[in-house]
Amino acid sequence: MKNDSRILIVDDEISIRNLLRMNLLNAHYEICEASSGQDGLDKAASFHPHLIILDLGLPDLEGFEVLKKLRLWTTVPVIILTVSDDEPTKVRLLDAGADDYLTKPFGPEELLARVRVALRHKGMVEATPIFESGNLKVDLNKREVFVSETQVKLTNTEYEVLSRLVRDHGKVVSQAQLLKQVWGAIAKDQSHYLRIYINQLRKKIELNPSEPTHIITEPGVGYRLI
Amino acid sequence: MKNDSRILIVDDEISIRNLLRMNLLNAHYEICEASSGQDGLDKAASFHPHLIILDLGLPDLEGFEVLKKLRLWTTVPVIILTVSDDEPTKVRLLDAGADDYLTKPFGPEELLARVRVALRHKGMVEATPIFESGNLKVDLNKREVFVSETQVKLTNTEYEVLSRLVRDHGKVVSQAQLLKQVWGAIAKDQSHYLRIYINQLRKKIELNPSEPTHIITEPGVGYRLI
DNA sequence: TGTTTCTTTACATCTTTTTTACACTCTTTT
DNA sequence: AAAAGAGTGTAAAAAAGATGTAAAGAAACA
Repeated sequence: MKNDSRILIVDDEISIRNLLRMNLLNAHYEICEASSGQDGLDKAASFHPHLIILDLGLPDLEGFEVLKKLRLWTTVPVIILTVSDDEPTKVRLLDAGADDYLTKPFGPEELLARVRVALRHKGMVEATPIFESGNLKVDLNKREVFVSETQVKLTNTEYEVLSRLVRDHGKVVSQAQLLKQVWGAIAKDQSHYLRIYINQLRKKIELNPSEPTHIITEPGVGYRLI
Repeated sequence: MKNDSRILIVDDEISIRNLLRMNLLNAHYEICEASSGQDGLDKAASFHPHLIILDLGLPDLEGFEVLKKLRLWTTVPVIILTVSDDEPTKVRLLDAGADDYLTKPFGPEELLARVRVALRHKGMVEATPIFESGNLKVDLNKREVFVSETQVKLTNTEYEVLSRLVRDHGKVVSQAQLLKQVWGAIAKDQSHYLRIYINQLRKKIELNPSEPTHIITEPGVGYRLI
């Protein structure tokens, strides 16, 4: 049995990380770990987790700040871990976009159950990991792209851009979102990267790159995959 | 302020129902109550709630059974209330489709926060903020505008103006408000911008731009979307 | 070393926004 | 009732800005 959900653990205490890792690996999740807030933010961008488990007691950034920064560009489910059972804190975090809140000590079975609930929610919006429209097919699991049954080879960056569009197909994805997700927080105002890669993608997946039917630009906003 | 989410409370204890009702009504939710499991199932079908708060200690049916029967036909979020903090029970219920689990006694603020989280999840899958009136349809999530089923392409500024009107549809939005929201605080007295963009919008979304039926001018005040 | 990919640079092209100009419709004033 | 003025509608230009494209240099990889 394989479970292809990726989970990011953000916690500075090694003992807790060990406990979480053991339980989650045992349940066949793919794990990535970060030991500080900044590290968590970076890994969230590079690892593309389906769920984040975030401990509040971090050394550099407040867990609350990490959550706020995450919510600027992603809606990935976040489960908060904490020792404090303080109600105002809970409310603040839940309203800031957290999906669940667990007070230590917690039973591992309950954690796993709440992980399943969070992933179930995500499943509702994500549905199928295969996107198909016209002659274009993108398999996010296998990392494969086809145009009219013929496989197309994409570079890493090209694929990152495309997969970001696929994940929100139909909707406009803003330039800021794309840049942040693919090149990281540094490249906020370097939209020319984007133009170049959108251009290369179009050359590879559009029948007529100058009259795109899949990757539509929304001037002043971003791009949209249809 | 109005909050149009409907919440069904299923609980046999009147005191708890009173407490929940008070807090939820105060937060402007629409409430429906059931005092037994069977009653709850019936009301869930007739009332079409956006969220169900289900107490486990029911006289006729086990709360667990109610949840299982609900899940046969609906995915409406369910928050479980209980006195028992028993982990296996939690896991069983969460895996049976419950979305959250609160142990009594709980703070009212936390309950409300978890209600908001559950409704937020629901918002992800459906209930997208779509404005529809006559032949005009505006999807604020996808940033799409349709006139008689045909998609209309709007520039960024045009869309900003329209979405501002949509958000307060029915009401008059003053020129000052529109200018401030779209062009920023600088452009307070440059109402000609507005006239030009209202004009362009009408050309795009009105059947007869000179006799607008959607974007109505309120002379001396501002504009109104109907 | 050769190949691939990523980044940088440069410029052409297109769209959108702003500016400018004028016509229209009311209401108020004479 | 005609004239004036304020607010509004419309059409076109000029200006600004965003996007598309090609190609060369730098970095990574084998």
